[in-house]
Amino acid sequence: MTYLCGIKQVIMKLSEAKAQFISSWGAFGTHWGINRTMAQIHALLLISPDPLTQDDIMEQLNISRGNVNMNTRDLVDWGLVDRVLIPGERKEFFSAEKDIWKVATQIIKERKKRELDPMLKLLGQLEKIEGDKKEKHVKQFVDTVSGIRKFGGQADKMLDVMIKADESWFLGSLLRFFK
Amino acid sequence: MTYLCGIKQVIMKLSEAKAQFISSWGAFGTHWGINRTMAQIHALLLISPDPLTQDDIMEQLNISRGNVNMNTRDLVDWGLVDRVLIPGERKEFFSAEKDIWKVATQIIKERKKRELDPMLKLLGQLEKIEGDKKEKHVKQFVDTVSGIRKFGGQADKMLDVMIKADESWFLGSLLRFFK
DNA sequence: ATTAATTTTCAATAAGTTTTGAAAATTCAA
DNA sequence: TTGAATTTTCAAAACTTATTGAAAATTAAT
Repeated sequence: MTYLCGIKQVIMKLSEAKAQFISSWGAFGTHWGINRTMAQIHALLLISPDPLTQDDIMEQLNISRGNVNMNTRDLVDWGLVDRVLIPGERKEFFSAEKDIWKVATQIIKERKKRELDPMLKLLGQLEKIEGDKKEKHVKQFVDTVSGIRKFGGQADKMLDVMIKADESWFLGSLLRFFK
Repeated sequence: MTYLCGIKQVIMKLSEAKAQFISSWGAFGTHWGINRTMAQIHALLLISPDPLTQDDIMEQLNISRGNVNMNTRDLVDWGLVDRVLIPGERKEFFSAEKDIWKVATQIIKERKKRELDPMLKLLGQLEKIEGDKKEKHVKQFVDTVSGIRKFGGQADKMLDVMIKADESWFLGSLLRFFK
């Protein structure tokens, strides 16, 4: 048994590992507000050396055309995937950014824009509430809101630095900072 | 009209601001894999100067007893809320940790334990896949997985430093680091 | 022990989200 | 142009997750 598994075992192992990776990445995504399929398509594209078509994705993940279409669009909107045109091919192809630092930066940038910035704006408004700051309900409200806003503001600054910095600068600083 | 709004306006403004904060915090939570109600209860407790009972929460958020019970339990499990006993009172009360740095640290600690650590463990296994590293599918798979693992490993280290550091140390360093 | 107050559980249901697939729209080669 | 290939849309269906509420369990005062 064991000595018969040369090439075949290698193939098996890769496809099992792929399946495992795609499935876990999908599950992981759901904990971060990303839908399972979008994360799975992203995972598939991340490990594919060449760009894939809608049909490739449909076939490999066993999902419908509409689903692929909708989720690839979202991935493109997030800046994680590019549509690529291959000369002589009619179909369009999809290719994921493979540099993990760029992927992380892009995700941070988008989530900051979509979630953190609006939240900070709202907190800034809520903090300006009128009322007697000695009254404990008012005081606790203002203290909580301003505490969150200050914390968020720090995070915001930190993320800006990270986004603006180029990869090697950031990696270098990070490593230096944390020894 | 306008000059009649002394005390009343203050109260209105606080209750509107509260409602706004609770609702936005709930919506924000859903983008981070936390359910809306759990985030809303957390928000309510964060701005309440005194501990609240199940009935207080039911009434203020208009949700059922079972729902309050289940979500307060989760908040306690996450270490974000404490059950407190008030002498002479039969009911149990809930109180949220108000220090935002501690809240953030606690959330990071839990998510790291529940999500990042298991993911890094899996990636470590997948990276050990057998196969010809010259074959492009194998190569891309290994490169991607190890790229993610390395990135995750950095994040993991960074978070450990953050978690272990006491608040003032961390705040100090962060402020110094980012000017 | 009994009883009333309170908390917990969990099956049923409601609400929300994702997926499908077929029809409509678009694209492009001939 | 025409029409075949391809992509996009979107209403309906499937699936997933959250919520209710009433019954069961627990707690503590008498």
